[in-house]
Amino acid sequence: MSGGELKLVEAEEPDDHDYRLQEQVGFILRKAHQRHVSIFASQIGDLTPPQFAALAKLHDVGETSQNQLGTLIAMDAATVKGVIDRLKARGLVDLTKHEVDKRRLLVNLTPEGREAIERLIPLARAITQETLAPLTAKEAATFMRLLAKLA
Amino acid sequence: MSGGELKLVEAEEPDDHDYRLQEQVGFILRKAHQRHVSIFASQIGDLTPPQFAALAKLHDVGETSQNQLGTLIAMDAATVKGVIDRLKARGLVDLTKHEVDKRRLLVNLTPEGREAIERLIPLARAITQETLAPLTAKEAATFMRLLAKLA
DNA sequence: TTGATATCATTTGCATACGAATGAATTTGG
DNA sequence: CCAAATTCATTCGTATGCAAATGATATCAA
Repeated sequence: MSGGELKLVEAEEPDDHDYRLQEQVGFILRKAHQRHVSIFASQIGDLTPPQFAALAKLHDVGETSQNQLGTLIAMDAATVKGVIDRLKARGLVDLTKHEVDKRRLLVNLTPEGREAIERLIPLARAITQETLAPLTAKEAATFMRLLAKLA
Repeated sequence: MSGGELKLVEAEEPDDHDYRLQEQVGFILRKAHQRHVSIFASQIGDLTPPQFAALAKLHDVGETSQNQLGTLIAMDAATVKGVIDRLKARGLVDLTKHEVDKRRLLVNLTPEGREAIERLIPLARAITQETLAPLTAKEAATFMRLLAKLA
């Protein structure tokens, strides 16, 4: 009887005690991202991951508008503007107005920007490898597949 | 012969063309994190994930120093200070000086902070579920195991 | 004990990141 | 054709996130 009551109390108890921050996907995702950024910085000190992403995508697709570039690298308009401004200040991209659609700002790699991204791509491969280093090759493949489903 | 030469050229060619930003772990990790933060904001609009993490950890361990709390929730000293300052401004935590070690700043939940975190924990569970929703239960378990190894 | 070290917190500077508001230019629908 | 809606870019405000420098306090070691 008293056992039954105890069970009932336990069942009704809001299991706040069971909430473990360290096991929540958001918390671990944030830490994994932090670790990656740290690895990135150790290999490529003078460019941030978003800056690298912008250069890599420009290298890939060529001239695009600032907003379109933002879409391609998953940055909103306000964020991409800051990134591009800083790349421009360093002479890695240049900006021209679109002749026909005067709203658009076209972004291009400069020769220096092209040289930089081509030089850095091998390092980026190493960064990817180091980030995935705690996993076996098979685990890494599984992880990438599942991560892609989440993103 | 010309076939052999061609093969040689291909083998030596730096495969920059093969670099796909969208397939790099860092890029997808950043996108997955963005998605999670967006889900979090849709469920808990008036608190950020770092603010929630601070409250949840305080609820878990009770009084701690600001730096210690930062360690527990993976934030450096400068970042945790900003988070705690904003929680204090909203009356969710209060700060007292450590009696013995005058360097330390002790952080505590206020009654309002305790009420808030206990009210939000069920929502946080829903956020975790929604974040993992693209995966089956088995996939989610695998993903969490591998993600933990990376973080 | 005291001088060197280490720890805790703060501050500054820089770089994402995003919501919201704004203005300019384009496209669409009636 | 023209008013309404949309798109592109910018700006502002707020919130992480981290490196580096600084000041105060505590601890360690000679």
